[in-house]
Order: sequence, then C-alpha cells, then structure tokens
Amino acid sequence: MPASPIFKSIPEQIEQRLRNEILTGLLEAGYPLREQEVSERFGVSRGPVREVFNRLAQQGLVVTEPNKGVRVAAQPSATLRPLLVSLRKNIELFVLDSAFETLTQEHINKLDRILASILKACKDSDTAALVTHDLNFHKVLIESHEDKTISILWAPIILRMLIHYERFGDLMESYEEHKEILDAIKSGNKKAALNALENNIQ
Amino acid sequence: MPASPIFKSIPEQIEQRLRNEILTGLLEAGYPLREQEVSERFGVSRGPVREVFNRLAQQGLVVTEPNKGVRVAAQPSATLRPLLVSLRKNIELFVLDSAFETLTQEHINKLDRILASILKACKDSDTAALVTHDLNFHKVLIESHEDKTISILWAPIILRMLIHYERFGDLMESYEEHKEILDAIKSGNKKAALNALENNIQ
DNA sequence: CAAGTGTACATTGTTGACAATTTGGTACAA
DNA sequence: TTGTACCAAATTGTCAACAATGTACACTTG
Repeated sequence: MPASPIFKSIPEQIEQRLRNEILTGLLEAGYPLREQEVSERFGVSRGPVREVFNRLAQQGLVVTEPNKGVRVAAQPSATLRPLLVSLRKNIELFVLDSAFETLTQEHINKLDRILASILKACKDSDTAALVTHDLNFHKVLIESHEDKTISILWAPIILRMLIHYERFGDLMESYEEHKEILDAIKSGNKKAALNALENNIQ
Repeated sequence: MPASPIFKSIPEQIEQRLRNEILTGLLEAGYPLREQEVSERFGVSRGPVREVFNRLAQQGLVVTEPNKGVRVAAQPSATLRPLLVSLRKNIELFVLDSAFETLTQEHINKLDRILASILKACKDSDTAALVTHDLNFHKVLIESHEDKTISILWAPIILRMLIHYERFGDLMESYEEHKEILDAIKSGNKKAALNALENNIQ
C-alpha cells in the first residue's frame, strides 16, 4: 500500500503552509510572492516552490502574471459569491447523497476528531484554526466518494470562498452547524444530513 | 497592454497540444506520459514539461502517481456525468446571464469565426477539430465575464466532460445548437440565448 | 520641462546534472 | 516451491547555474 501518504512531499508541505496563510489572511491580497524568497524561507530550491505557485494559481489563491511572479488573490466579488455557493452546494450535496450509505466508522471517527478541533478553535476564537478544520471537515466528506477526482472540481470553489476567511457573529455557530451534520450522519438520517449540510454552506 | 497573449509561452503551447491529443482520444486512457519522452518530442527540457503535467493534472486530464509519473485519465463515470452537466449549466448560464449586455461586436466576431470552423468540422466529420472549436466557443463566452477567474472553476468541469470526446448521431446537430446560441445573442434575445445554451449542454 | 531612451537591477524562465525512489528480475535460503 | 534480500535499470524529484524578460530610474533630447 504505497498509496497511503504518511509522509508528504516537499511541495505538498509548502503548499499547505502557504494556503493556510492565504486563507487566514496572514498574507494579504496583492502581496507579491517571490520564488527565491519563499525557497529561502523553507530551505529548498526554487523548483518545488515554482510547482507550489502553479498549484495555488490553479486553485485561484494567487494570480500569475508572466515574468512578474504571483500575487495573493483577492476575495471573489460579491456578485460571484452566489455562484460559488450554488456550485458548492451542488457538489457537496451530490456527494453526500450518493456516498451516504458507504460512510464507514473510520470516516465518522475522522469527522469526530475534526469536530473536536472545530470546537476548540471556536472556544479559543482562533479563526485561523477554524478555517483549517472547517476545510478538512468538508474534505473528508468529498473524499468519501469513490470517484477521487471530484475534489479537483471542488477545491478551487471552496478555496475561493474561504480566501481571507472571516466569520461574522458567533464562531460557535460553525461548531453547531457541523455537529448537526455529523449527528445526522451518525443516526443514519440522510435527509437530515443533507439539510444540515445545505444549511452550513452559505 | 502586456496582458494580450499574442505569443504563448512554451508550456502553454505544449499544454494545448497534449490537451487536444487527450480530448480527441489520440492518447488513450491509461497511457503513461514520461517527462523525458515528451520533452524530447517538443525539443525542450523537462522543466516546462513538468509544469504542463501539473496543469493537466489539475484539469483532471491526467492522473498523477508520486514517483511514477502521470497517465492519461479515463472518462468520468456515468454516475458523475449528471453532476458535471449540472455544474456546467450553472456556470455558463450564470455567465451568459450576467454578461449578456456587455458582449461586444468583437465577441460576436470571434464566435462567428469559431462557428464557421465548427461548420467545417461537421461537414468533414472531423471530430478532433469539432471538440477544439466547441471548447473555444464556450471559452469565449466564459471569458466575456469581467471576472477572469471563473474559467479556473469552469475548465476542469468541461475538460472532464470532453475527455475522449465522442458525439453520437449527427455531428451537424452541434453546429445547429451553437448557431442557435449565436443567433439569439446577435438579436439581443437573452432568454432565447439562455435556452439555446442550456439545450446545448448535456 | 516633458517625452522618450538607455542601462543596471531584480525576477522569472529554462536547462542539464545529480539525488532519491520505484520496479522488475535474480540469486539464494527456508 | 516459496519467500526474502538485493541488485540494476528506468523514472521522477531536486538543485544550482545560466538565459530571457520586465522594472525603475537616471539621462539625454527636443
């Protein structure tokens, strides 16, 4: 079973770090990322960093200008957001609907652990951690589908929605929403799970 | 205006060639693409080819296995197709609806030229050419939206739909469908244009 | 002084060499 | 015969040097 990615490749690790920094707003929109700078920061050569920049560009997290490097992308415009919400609902509800019966105990355990992390992040008012765990929660659902390529379609949509993540009002709402989804899954109530999921996406 | 891509970069040119060969079925599913082989074929080094492989992977046209290279992807499963159709309609109808009034004469000229190419491909029963021009037709519409990042969401969806493109029945139907869209645009009838577009996506 | 021009610098684009990993085969021992 | 360790070839992953491109700013020129 060499497919189990116990160890992540260098580009994957760098990608994860940079992505988090963009989603959490640590890197603000328009900030220029330079290959050499980033490569020195992580102690690798420019090659892997180039690869990461390409990936982030295809996820819409940075924008590329030829021979000028990449800049951190801005939030999608308000007029675009309804489309993003609609697309995301479309995908996630499709996946949950068609994979609901195949969810294993292992999936539920993973979701349980992530939910605990979400709760902790909410209590700590740690928005940065919240966005990461929120993303992971939904990622587990997406990847529960037998067709692993769905995440290719899904990633650029949700990542754009989470750019410079900011949840107004009570963070704890996020926990409640995800708890509702997981509770419905545990009790085998598909309809309730779909409703809870749809309610969480906005 | 340095943003006008009159000359395409080396990776872009290679990407275009390989993408066409995958869409038209010239490269069959599962065929392994090797960096050195491709780089020798196009007379460049492995660097740009690596970049192309990454891009094709994020478009779902090839699948990557770490340390094992990439293979040409298979058609999406039949159960996935309804989702793809739904997503594509969602995006393309959104774009046409919100950008309809801003379509310029230049857009129409482009579409006219592409429609002529579609007609020729249909007459020649040239499926390979048809898929290219079909793709370009819709690409013009997508890129007519002021938000250029929409194509990032759209590309992996339509490309998956067009993998190993095959249109059963009369090719000429494709021409008729696109002609109907363009005619409606020319006459300024948005509702008819949306209907024709929706009818073309399936 | 305004507009255009040239040059130095910073950054990305490309290349070829080297390192690490996987695969398939083969010898050897249980 | 079966299982294991190990080698050799092919392939991807990484690196550092070099080439090409774009930017900024001083400089000339009308």
